[in-house]
Amino acid sequence: METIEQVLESRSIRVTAMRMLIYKFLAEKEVAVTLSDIENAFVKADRTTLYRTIKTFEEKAIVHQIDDGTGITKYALCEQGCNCDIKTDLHLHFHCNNCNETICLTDHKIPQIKVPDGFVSENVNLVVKGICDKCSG
Amino acid sequence: METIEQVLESRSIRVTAMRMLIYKFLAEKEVAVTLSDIENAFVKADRTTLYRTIKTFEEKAIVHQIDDGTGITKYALCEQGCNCDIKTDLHLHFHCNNCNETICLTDHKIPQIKVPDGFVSENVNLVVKGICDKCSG
DNA sequence: ATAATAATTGCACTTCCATTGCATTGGTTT
DNA sequence: AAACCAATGCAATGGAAGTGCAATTATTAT
Repeated sequence: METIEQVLESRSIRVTAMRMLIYKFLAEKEVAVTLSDIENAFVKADRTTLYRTIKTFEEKAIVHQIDDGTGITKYALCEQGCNCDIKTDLHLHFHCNNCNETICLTDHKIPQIKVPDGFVSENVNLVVKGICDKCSG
Repeated sequence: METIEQVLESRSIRVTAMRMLIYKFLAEKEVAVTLSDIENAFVKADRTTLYRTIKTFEEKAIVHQIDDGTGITKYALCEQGCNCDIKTDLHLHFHCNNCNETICLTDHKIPQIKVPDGFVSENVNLVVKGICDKCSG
């Protein structure tokens, strides 16, 4: 089991208290979070710091951005083996219309999508919307 | 061939000059447009009017909203037989990373996506990103 | 250890898009 | 023509994303 420090260092991200806390927060969440969510969890920290921390994590492929159609960008920790930095990596996310939460379905692969002649597919954003397991129960 | 008036009336949308112009603009565009695009095309009209017209069209299922991941909402006329009002209707859009345009690929159906037990799929948002036919040529 | 250097954080501000309240105009109906 | 309701225009707000700069903190070199 890797420690948070090791994760950060392995991606050449300097270890700071703030970054460790944010990483921990993301790791404990099982759903994707917005910047506001993080803001509310760390009221003492400045919004900009949180914003830039997430951006750093994103650049270093520790976190990936999710566009679930709500208009607000969400973020989630990349799973072990997630190649968010590679453009051809396929994400599948589920957005619950009831509780408004977005979940990474990492073990559900996206089928190959055919595009017309002349079009080159580089990336696919697939969001399934509906009712999640907690809300449908 | 239906006239614009007929289209609007059949959806119980009152026919006004503004609405006809906006409908015509959308019909002539082969790509999805942003509110700003419409704004630039109708400099004399107020932004709010354009915004509300689009919202009206959306409610009446004449136009559908597209979230292509650029962060800016885009709109496009629904095709003949498009059931945007029905939640189970599946959209497929292509966003060009080069020219930044978004195209509806209405004749490309989305394959059935499996979701885990307990999850109920109501809708799927699928955006393929890459290079469009014009830019790849 | 201390100075020099570089990265991180916090504050203030800006920009952009989406949205709403309210007054005014314009079209329908009786 | 009067009354009514919808559509339009103006002004303003809210929220999220992003940037510049100063202050702080950590790292490196002397």
